[in-house]
Amino acid sequence: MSAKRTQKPGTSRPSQRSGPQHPRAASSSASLTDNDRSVLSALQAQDGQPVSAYDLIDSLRGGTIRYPATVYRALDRLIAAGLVHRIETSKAFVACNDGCGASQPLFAVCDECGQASELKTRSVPKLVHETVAAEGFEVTGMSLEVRGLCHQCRPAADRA
Amino acid sequence: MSAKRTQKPGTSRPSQRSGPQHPRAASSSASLTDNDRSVLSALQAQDGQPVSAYDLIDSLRGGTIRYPATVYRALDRLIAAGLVHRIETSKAFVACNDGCGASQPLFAVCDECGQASELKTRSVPKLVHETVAAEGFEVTGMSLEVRGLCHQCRPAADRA
DNA sequence: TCGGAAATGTTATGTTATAACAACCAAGGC
DNA sequence: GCCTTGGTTGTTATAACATAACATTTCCGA
Repeated sequence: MSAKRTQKPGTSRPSQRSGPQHPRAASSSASLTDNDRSVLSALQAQDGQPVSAYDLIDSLRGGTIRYPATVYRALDRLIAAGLVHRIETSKAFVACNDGCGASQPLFAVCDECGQASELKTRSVPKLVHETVAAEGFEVTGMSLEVRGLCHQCRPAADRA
Repeated sequence: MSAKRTQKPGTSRPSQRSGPQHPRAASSSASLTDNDRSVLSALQAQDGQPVSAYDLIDSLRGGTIRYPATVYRALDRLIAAGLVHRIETSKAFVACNDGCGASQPLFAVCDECGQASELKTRSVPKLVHETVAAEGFEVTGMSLEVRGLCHQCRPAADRA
């Protein structure tokens, strides 16, 4: 396997700092690596359908990503940059689909089609924040996910 | 390893069958099995500290639970009955601490001590429900989790 | 030019969860 | 009584998800 070494890791350079494109995410998104961009592209192509880390590896074979660690490292950075979210209840990942100005997303995940819709709401995270703050809890992050049937799948399910 | 088969599952009996257990009563806790009760007790003893399925197995060895499938089956029923919740962001389980007939729980999980506090709020799940309903989404369940520092751990973290 | 921080390649392993199937056991109908 | 039926369990095996560890490479600043 190490024969492939000729491919030279340096190909994936720490970025061509292309300027800030993500107001809310402190720093970071300027410094994406090639691997990061590969993973992000693959996720964006899925358009709201969460993809597992191992499916990402499969779909990126032939590129520079061949190991779990590689894709997980990229995902870690993308998540830190606010460009990707992890859907906990699906154990999978989606690209952020709004500018993610609402830094705490609320996802509606369809049990039928798997689609994860990122809802634009400021009031939900705000209320959550207030609720836990009242208990003396200091927030560093949230995972807000709803499972159910999306408006596409609901009619089909109702007929059944 | 099918030689072990001669040992017949019955030898390690469903435990000292503690009496007749209705197959399934209308609601929750009437239809718990011995395994369910073992798991529930172990979780309750942790008092808000989430426990992984495998830690449960470890702590219940010597009892009737020796395999992943056994504990996961018990957890499935307990969760369905609303007696246990899974903390997605911790990949672990806690006993419900609020009677929980009521609503969808909101958990505040401390990054420092791991404690998962189930907050009593009706307004948060209500707002979440309204928000997704406005998109035509039909809710079957929610996972609402906040990560951060609890009021116990916050002072310590501030000093550091 | 040196040295350190960061990204990667790679192997190995750890952790979480489920599939599959045989055996068991209560309950109900005959 | 004797089946059938359905749910629980025991048990093995494996799938799916995630990270540890370490050597190597690259970039960049002192």
